[in-house]
Amino acid sequence: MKQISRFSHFGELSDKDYFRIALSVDCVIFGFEDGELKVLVIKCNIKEYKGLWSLLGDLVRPDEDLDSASYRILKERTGLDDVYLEQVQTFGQVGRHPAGRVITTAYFSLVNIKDHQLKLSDNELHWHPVNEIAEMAFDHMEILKGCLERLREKVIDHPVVFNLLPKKFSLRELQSLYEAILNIKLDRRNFRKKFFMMDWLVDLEELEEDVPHRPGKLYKFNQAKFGRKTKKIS
Amino acid sequence: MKQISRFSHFGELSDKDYFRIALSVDCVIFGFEDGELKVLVIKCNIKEYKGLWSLLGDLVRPDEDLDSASYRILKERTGLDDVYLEQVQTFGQVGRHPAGRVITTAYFSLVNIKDHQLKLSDNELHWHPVNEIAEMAFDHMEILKGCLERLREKVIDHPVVFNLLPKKFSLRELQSLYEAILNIKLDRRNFRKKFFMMDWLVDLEELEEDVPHRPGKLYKFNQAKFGRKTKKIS
DNA sequence: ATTCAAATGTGTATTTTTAACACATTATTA
DNA sequence: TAATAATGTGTTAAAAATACACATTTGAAT
Repeated sequence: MKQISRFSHFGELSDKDYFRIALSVDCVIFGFEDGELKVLVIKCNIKEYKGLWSLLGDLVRPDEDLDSASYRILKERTGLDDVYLEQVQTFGQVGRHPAGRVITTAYFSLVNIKDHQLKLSDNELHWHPVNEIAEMAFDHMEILKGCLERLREKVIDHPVVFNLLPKKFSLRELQSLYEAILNIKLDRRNFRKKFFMMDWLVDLEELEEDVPHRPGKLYKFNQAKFGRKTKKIS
Repeated sequence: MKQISRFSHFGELSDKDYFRIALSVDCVIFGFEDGELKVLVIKCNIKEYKGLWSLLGDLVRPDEDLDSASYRILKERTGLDDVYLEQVQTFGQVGRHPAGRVITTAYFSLVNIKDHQLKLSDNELHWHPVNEIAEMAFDHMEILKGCLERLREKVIDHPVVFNLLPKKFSLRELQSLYEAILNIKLDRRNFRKKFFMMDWLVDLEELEEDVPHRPGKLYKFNQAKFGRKTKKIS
């Protein structure tokens, strides 16, 4: 690797030291199930945090973009390659990783849990209700909180929650999802009115099935009104 | 540095390769002068981008937090150590730096230009109107745009613009600042009403001096209403 | 078959927020 | 002294958000 001439403040440190920093990405993969917002976590296998949950992450390869690294992790872990992904924040506290200086860039992504039972055979991997996690390995609790906060801001005026739902869904499911994310109760009539106004939904003229009560109408996301919000892995 | 056991997907790459990534921070330092939003830039000295403006940045030291690195750059360049600083985004495209794999975390900060003529003797360093920059070195144009966008979102409901103004300012200066940031015209009466409502201002019972027209009242930011928004360098 | 329970579907009134808009006053400058 | 230019001030209209109740439909239980 060539010398980096742009930086003139090397001071007493040798060039080499500047490359003794590793970079990782961590994915906060959100899902929605049983009326709860969940996050995909894995049992931590390093001794300092044995048994605690951690996020899914990996080191960034030297020839790999940050975004590509997150897509790779998602693909490896969920089998999905058409997901919503957004960079949130980079965590670089000196002591954050016991193995050395590892700086991590956090992403959150939104997937439909039902789309991939497959890779979940790995029994160290599981969907955990976001509200029921109190402790995690590393600084992953802070990362999770940062991503959850970002998600909350995002859903208020961007049509991203549809990534968490199946293709067809009822208004009840949609409202319940918003309530789970924002952790508040919403007025059903105002909620419906608002969504019809915004024209984010397409009425499928179908009804729910197998529900233990009067079935509601099914809708899909009005994708045509927006450009594609998810990107394919390159 | 110990082996990093958390990451199991090293594949065909040796551990050493994972540390051939350098990390930098770049600061988008905003100021406000002559009714314009400006950014502190420096002439680029590497051959690929000779003569173009670039942001102020430096490599992160192995024993240095990301935030500390930005504070250090700010302190070195402006002499200020009590500034607003916010992390925005990390840019990690493989080819973004001609010297090798350098990933950079972008911060924006808000300073009062008048507070430091000092270090500006360096004539390669200068305040450039944000609206008049069309091209920059590296991917710095993209970084600038990202930070400007974040700033615009931020000022809408957070009291951060005061960091760009002197201690005492008139409502006209304040409005002109918002107009410069958001690139829109605002209604003077509604603007005043809104600020008095929000109780963000303290009337200093003083008048402007040396203005070529009827002097306006001076105000200061109602700091007591909020916690300190800036942090001291540690 | 009838009843009960539970969720769907629908509209209006109120409050709050935002936006539009004009004129008298004060200080400087010519 | 007159002209200029910016300050200072309230009201009205429109839009958005909130609060709120009842009839209907289906499945489940008796």
